[in-house]
This record gives sequence, structure tokens and C-alpha cells, in this order.
Amino acid sequence: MGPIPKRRLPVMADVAKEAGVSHQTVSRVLNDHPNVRADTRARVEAAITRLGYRRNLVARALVTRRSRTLGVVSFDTTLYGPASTIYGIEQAARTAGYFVSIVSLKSIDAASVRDAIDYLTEQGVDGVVVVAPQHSASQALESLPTGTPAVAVEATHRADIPVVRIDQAEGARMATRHLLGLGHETVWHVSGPAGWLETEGRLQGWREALEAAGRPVPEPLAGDWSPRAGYEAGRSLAAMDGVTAVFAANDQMALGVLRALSEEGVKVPGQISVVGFDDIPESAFFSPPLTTVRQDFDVVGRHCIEMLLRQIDAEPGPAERLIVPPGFVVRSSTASTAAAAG
Amino acid sequence: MGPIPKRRLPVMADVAKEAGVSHQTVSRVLNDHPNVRADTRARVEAAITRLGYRRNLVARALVTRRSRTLGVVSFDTTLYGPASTIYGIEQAARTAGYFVSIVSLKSIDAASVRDAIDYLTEQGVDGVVVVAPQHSASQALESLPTGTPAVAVEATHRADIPVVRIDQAEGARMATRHLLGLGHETVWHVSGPAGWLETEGRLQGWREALEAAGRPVPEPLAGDWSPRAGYEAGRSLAAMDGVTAVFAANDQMALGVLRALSEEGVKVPGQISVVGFDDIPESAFFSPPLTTVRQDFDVVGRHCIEMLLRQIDAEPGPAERLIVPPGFVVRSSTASTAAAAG
DNA sequence: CCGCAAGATGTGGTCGGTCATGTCTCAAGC
DNA sequence: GCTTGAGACATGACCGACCACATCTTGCGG
Repeated sequence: MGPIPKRRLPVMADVAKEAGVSHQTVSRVLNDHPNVRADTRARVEAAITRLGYRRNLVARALVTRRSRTLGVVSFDTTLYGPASTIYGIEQAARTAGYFVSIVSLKSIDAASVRDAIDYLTEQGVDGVVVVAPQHSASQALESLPTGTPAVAVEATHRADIPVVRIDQAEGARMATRHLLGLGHETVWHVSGPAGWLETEGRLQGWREALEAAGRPVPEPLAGDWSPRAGYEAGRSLAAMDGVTAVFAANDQMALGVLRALSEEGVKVPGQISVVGFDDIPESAFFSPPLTTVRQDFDVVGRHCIEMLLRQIDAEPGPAERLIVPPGFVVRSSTASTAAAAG
Repeated sequence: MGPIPKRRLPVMADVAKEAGVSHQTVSRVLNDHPNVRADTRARVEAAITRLGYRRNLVARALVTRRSRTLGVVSFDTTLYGPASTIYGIEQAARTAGYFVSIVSLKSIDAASVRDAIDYLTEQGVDGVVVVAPQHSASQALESLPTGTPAVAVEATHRADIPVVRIDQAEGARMATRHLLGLGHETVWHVSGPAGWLETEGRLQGWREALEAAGRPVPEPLAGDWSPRAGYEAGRSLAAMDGVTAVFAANDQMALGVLRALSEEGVKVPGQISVVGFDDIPESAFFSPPLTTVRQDFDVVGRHCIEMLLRQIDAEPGPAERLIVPPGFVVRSSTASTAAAAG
């Protein structure tokens, strides 16, 4: 036996020859058209397995103008939120028979988002979901050519692009009301970085809940989602007088706050109650286990795909806006002031 | 004005007509060939921007037989390790001008890995990186047609597929030696789930370090990477006598251990020292901050792409095996037994 | 002023599928 | 027996790029 001849992969014509039919019939079998006799179909299928034929989706995409690939633009896929959202997106897309091509940005200016979308468009994606909840990203969507199926997570300025978002303000309200309900006079807030839609939604909900209860609104401490930022905010908080309740804009920062307070000898929830946002898998095991707002990222991802596919398949109707309600998980990082006093 | 005519996107021929040249010249400008006169080039470029032309990469892929897309198969992209690795992969791929198509598996049997690879191959990816460090995945790679550029993270049975991996055993040895060096008689281990290569590497390193020092090797407690599993292991450990040092196979489980010990009133590191593995961003802020083995996932991702591209561009040489050394970060969850005694 | 090589540009075929259309067979209906 | 029509299959054009090769320009030496 000589060396195996380096032959190219079999194509449809090869299968056709092998089965003694035309390439068109092979195509019909592949796309299971009704008008193929059972024995012909069997012969073709046998030829396919015999040759190990795989259809070339690139060629198919060229003529159908459908790549069956969806593009995802995201910011920092290392964070729990984006990672989970993308996971949901990928699962839903694949069960629908779509591929997912991902671009994760390290910088969040409008230009890079635009570039990313261009890049994906050039590749011929059938639609795009943008998971970059910053103003800059939201602006970048404006330059998207009309008619390109797209879905935004959190928000966009464009009225013709559907949006899936979690009700951030409501989550913040739940957190704040919970603390107020425990008897705290007011609630301090460690916010996310500027420019993020989540940051604003959570700030707004927190402020609203405070104002609705006629409580003073302390100056928020700005963080950047990292545990370190939370830690620094925690140290400042510990040094201040009269702080009894803190609402951190995410669980990682809440962890930092917890750490700082523990180092300063401040008891949680004895002296200060802490609430987070996200419900990452770790938060149930913080010291103490964290009371937090639950976000269902999975659900967000699935809805994105649903809405995107609807746009691709159907005629464009009015752009939907889907708002996913957050949940609230009470654990041991919050307590009533009565208990604290006692 | 009537409705805007629904015109298709401009193609090369349109640009050619607009610029008064042939499509071939447009192609030459696009691929910046040398033999085009400067003014012709300028005219073509002007036409391109005027028409808003974007080259159709699908058509290009059909004839060049290069999709400039890389496939990634991964298990649970929600976990910090895979997520970070994929992030590194994506960044490196994009700077090299490649797209990344991701398939994340929810079940880890060989069949699904095989399906995923098939799926990607059909789509015409130029290469595949498999980030599924389980035996099953490793086995699935065996059926990969020879000649398909591929890289495995952690391991594979195939000698012709390059591997990038972090030296798990060495990391475990570092952790164990560190604890032994602090005077602990032996070290308990909370391991990962069966079937994972990391689980085995870490078990092996831990056992080796113990045996090298002539210490007894306790029965490991099996976990599943989750904080909850760590928590349960922690409770068992707290109920046992003579436990002074615990090495958890990842940081999340270490967190669970920490939590359980704290609930049982066991002081860390006063009575028991705990070491983790991964160095997730949170671990520096655990209570107490976690001593752990640092894995450079980013670096792994980058190396994967480097090796994959080398395979795609160059002739296949011998398969490389790259072993990335782990780091070790000492924080406050470990202490010497002397201190504990005192 | 011609020849000729190098440079600039055009022509047609090709990648591997799908789609529209055409041909052929065969049974039902008059 | 002949039309008719539907089912089964084949043929050729086409998607939009790249590539090999042909052709037309140039510039320069003799």
C-alpha cells in the first residue's frame, strides 16, 4: 500500500456519481425534499456515509445569503454577568441551529463597538446581539444599517432595535426597601463605574426608594465592579459615622465591602447590613452569606435569541422591549437595626 | 418620493463599474497588490466608500478555502477558568485577523464533543481548539480527521495534536509543600469531580508531595468545583480530628470550606490552614484572603492561538506540548502550626 | 523609431452549493 | 388511445469573490 493520495474532501458531485444520481437529487436528499423516492434516498444516504461527505456550509451560505451564524459583541466576557448571558445565548442559538461568533471588547468606546459590528457583518452574520451595556455601545448601534437584525441587551437609542433588559432600577428598589424595612435610617450605595447603564439604573432605583420614603440620600461611592473597589469603599464607609446599611452595585464589590468591614472589626450584619447585586454562585458562601438581587442572565440570553430569530425569520414588526424582573435573595448579611441595637 | 427600492448590497462588480475598472482591479486594490497605479487605486477606494461596499467574506472563503474562523469547543463557559481561557483565545485570534466561533457544551460525553467538532468543521473553520479538560473530550479528539489543525487545552491521547496545559501537579505540589513547610503533619484534599484532567493532576501532585515527605495520605473528599461542594467537605473536615491543613482543588470550593469552618467556629488560619487553586479575582477578598495557586488562563489562550496558527500556516511539524508553570500566591488563609499552638 | 520587458488592467473559469426550469415516466381519466 | 398532470430526476445558471492567464500600456535601450 502506497501513501494515501491527498485527496480533497468529497463534494456533492462525488456523492452524486457514487449514488448514480445528479447533484440536484443529492441536494434534495440533504434538504429532505418530499419528491425523492425512498430507494433513491437510501442510495444517496449510503453514498454519503460511504464517502464521509459533509456539506460545505460556506458554499451554501453564499447562495442562500444565510450563514446561520449570529454575532455577539460583548464587553469583558470574564465577568460573571456577560459570561452567563453569552452562555444562554449560545445554548439557545445552537438549539435553533445557529452558530455563534463572538467578539469581546476590551475597550468600550463607540468606535470599537462599531468596528466589531462591521467585522461581524462582513463575515455575513444573520444577526447581531450586543451585550455591552454602556452608553458608548448603545450609541454605536445607531450607525447600524437599518434592516440588520439586531438585539441589544440593556438598551439602545434606536427605536427599531429590540431590547432585553433586567429591571435594574426595580432590583435596586427591592434592595433599598429591604434595608429600610429592617429599620435603617438610610442606605449608602457603592455604585458601578460611570457610563454603564446598569450603574445608572441601580443608582436611580436606590435614590427613588430613598426619596419615596423621605430619607436622606447620601453621596454614592463610585466603584468599578471589582472586589478591590468594594474594599476601598468599605474602608471609607467604616470610617464614617452613622452608616448602618450599604447597597453595593454588584456582589464582587459587596465582597470587598465585607472584607474591609471585617478588617475594621465592624460586624455584619450586627453593625452594618450589606446587600449586593447579581447573585453570583459564590455569594451564598461569603462571610456572612450575602443578601442580594438575583439576575437571571440565562433567561436574558435565551430571550435575545428568540427575539433575534423572530426578526430574521419574520417581517420586522414593532421592536419589542422585554423587561426581565429581578429576584431578591435574603441571606445573612442584613439584619434589623433593632437586633443591632440589642 | 416612492418607497426606497430594496436594493441588495453592492458587490465587487458595482464598485468596478463605479470606478470604471474591472472587478479584478478592485480585487487587487482590496488585497493590496503592488501592480496598481496610484490614481487607479484612489479611484477604486473612492468608489468603495461612496457605495459603502463591504467585501463578502463568505464568497471569499469559498474560493480561498479559508474561512478565517477558528472554532472553540468548551465546557461550561460560565466557570472562571474556561471563560478566561476563551477570552485570551478570542483576543489573540482577533488580533491575528480570525473570527472565533464558540460551542459550549453542557454535557461532557465524547459524543457531544465529537458532534461539536463536526458542527464546526461543516462550517468550515480553519482550526479548532478544544477547551474541555475531561477524559471524554480528550477521547473525542481521536476521531478528528488527521490534518485538521487543532489544539487541545490540558491533554489529548493523540500524539499529533499539540497541547497547552498548566502544570496542575506542580501547582498541587506547591500548595502541599507550602502547608507542609508551615509545620502541618499532613494535608487534606478536597478534589474536583472525577473525569477531569485537572482533578487528577492536582490529586497526583498533592499525593506526590505528601509521599515525598513521608507523610500519611488521607482519603480525598470529592467535590464538583462548586462552593456548595466545598461547604459540605468543610463540614466533614470540621467534624474530623486532627485536621490542620486543607488543599481545595479550586477557589470556589475553598470558599465553601472557609464558610463551613467559620460556621463551625473553626479559626482559619488559626486552627486550620486552607489553600485554593485558580486565583479568581474574588479570592484576595475572602475571609480570610485566600492563599492559592495562580493559573494564567490568558496566557494559555494566547498560546493556543499561536500554536494553532502555526499549524494552519506552516507545514505540520512535530506536535508541541507547552506547559505553563503555575504561580503561588500567599495570603492570609495559611499559617504555621506553631502560631496555631501559641 | 522599433522592439521588448515590466507594469497595469481585463477576461473567463472556478469554488460548492441552491434554485428555476426542463425532461421524462407513468398512472388516472375521458 | 390519448391527454393530462404530478412525481422523479437532470441541466444549467448563479451567488461573489479569487486566480491564472491574456492583453494592453508604458518606458527605455539600441
